[in-house]
Amino acid sequence: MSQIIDNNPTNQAKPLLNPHISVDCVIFGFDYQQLNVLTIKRGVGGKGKRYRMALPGDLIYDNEDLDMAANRVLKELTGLDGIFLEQVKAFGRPDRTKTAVDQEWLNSVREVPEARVVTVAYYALVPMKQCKLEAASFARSVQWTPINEITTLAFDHMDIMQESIEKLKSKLNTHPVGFNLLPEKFTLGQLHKLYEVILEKKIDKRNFRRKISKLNILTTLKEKQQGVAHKPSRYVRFNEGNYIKLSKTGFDNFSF
Amino acid sequence: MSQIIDNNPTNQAKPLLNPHISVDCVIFGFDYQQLNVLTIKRGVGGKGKRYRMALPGDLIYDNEDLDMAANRVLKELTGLDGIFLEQVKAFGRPDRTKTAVDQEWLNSVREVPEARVVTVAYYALVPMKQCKLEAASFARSVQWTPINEITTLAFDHMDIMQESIEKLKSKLNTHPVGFNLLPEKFTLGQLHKLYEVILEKKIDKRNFRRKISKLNILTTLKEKQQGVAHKPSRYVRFNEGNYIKLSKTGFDNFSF
DNA sequence: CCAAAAGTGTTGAAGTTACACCCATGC
DNA sequence: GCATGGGTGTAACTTCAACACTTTTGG
Repeated sequence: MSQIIDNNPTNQAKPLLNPHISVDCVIFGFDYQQLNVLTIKRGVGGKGKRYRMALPGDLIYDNEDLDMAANRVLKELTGLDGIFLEQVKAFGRPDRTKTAVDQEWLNSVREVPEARVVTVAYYALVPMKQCKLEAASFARSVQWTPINEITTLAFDHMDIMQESIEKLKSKLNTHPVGFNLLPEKFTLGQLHKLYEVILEKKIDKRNFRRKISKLNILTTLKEKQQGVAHKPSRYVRFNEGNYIKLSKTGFDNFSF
Repeated sequence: MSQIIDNNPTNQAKPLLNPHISVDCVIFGFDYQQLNVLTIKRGVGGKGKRYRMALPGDLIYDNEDLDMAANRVLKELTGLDGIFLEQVKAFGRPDRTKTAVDQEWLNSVREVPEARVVTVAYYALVPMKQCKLEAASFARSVQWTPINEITTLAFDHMDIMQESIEKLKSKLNTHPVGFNLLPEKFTLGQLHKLYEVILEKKIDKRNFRRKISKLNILTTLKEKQQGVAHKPSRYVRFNEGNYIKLSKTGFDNFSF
């Protein structure tokens, strides 16, 4: 098709960054204790060595779908493919990148640092252990941070994180997506803890197990936990076949 | 790189259109029978007089928030302010405006018709009777169309409409927002019909009335229907105070 | 008198909540 | 042997779904 003349004037081979639209990713990870988010760090202020945290994100390429851009960011940082990823919404306050510190940072990163950028936020659920964190073009230092230790972030990233957390909560109450935060084998206790941490409330153990079991999306393995100072748990595995079947008929009144 | 220059306001007084980002509005109205959407019509193909329907929308101004832009579109078309309006999500397929017909249309409307545009979709709930439909800069002819008579729309507007309908359904199942589609005074029968139409299923009359009543957000008026060929209904009015109180504590397990 | 929607309770089924004890393991 | 989390059933309560008849009006 007639590719965008305006946007791709000279060099067909190399896709151009679109300086007006970015994606930002709220990448959630669970360490069996707390909910974490992948943050990037960047020094600002020359010698001052002050640091500022932000959500990972990047401008989109001009021939690139929004979902693809978010997946690209995710892949570059974690090395993972095929991850649970959902759009949250677009954030577009005209002044969202306009504080002095934010501008300073952008000056060192962007070709057109003063451009107005609308960002499209995504959240992702990744199995934390499987991530191979890597610096990327848009992020020198990457790290997991527990969500309740995050007090300030660059731009409007606090808003984005808050809304993503809300979205995750309501998603977890209607779809059993928690598995995406766990490794292939896990225990019901771990899943239970995950729900309590994300939903920020105690959930009765027996009721939790009953409700999850009834969904029929877990396969219990023979293998047991080893080296734990208590009765070892049987591992379970997520049963994708049943999950898919179930998502077609709906998860009914599944909520805690 | 015309974009960059485009964005640099040489003229501070007059806000500039941002040619890269638009908003599109799915404006729902209820005529007591069906769910309707505001559509705009535009001729394409010179003398051929073919028409093409689309959702109303516009490029955003460069100093304008996304929500403001959507409110502006809404106001220009319907004359209404303070309307229920929620973002659906951003749509950004690179080829979303690239079919021949769509390009032809854009040629007659946009200064940079070939630019890639990411659009942010909103849906709105308006009391249909109170709308004073007016042509706007971006829409010569405006009209209500029942949603099940809409088979094709320009660009990716069918996708946008579908997703908006889904969003409305799930919203209606968790928050009693249906009132926004009705005039100040209405009957429980009308509200009942509204739920059945939007959720596309029969709902038992007595159960419906019980559930709505229990929420305590309706005030029954003394006034009755007039000139109807059946037992006249008492009118009710939406009680905003109780609604606000209730939204703070949550609507619990409110769903049909 | 007929058609059409308004208005009104009860019952059985299903789902949700609350609760306490024994078990297997590491140290 | 003690601390730790694993694993299990039941009873009271709440919510939900299904169901039919009388009333008021216009024509």
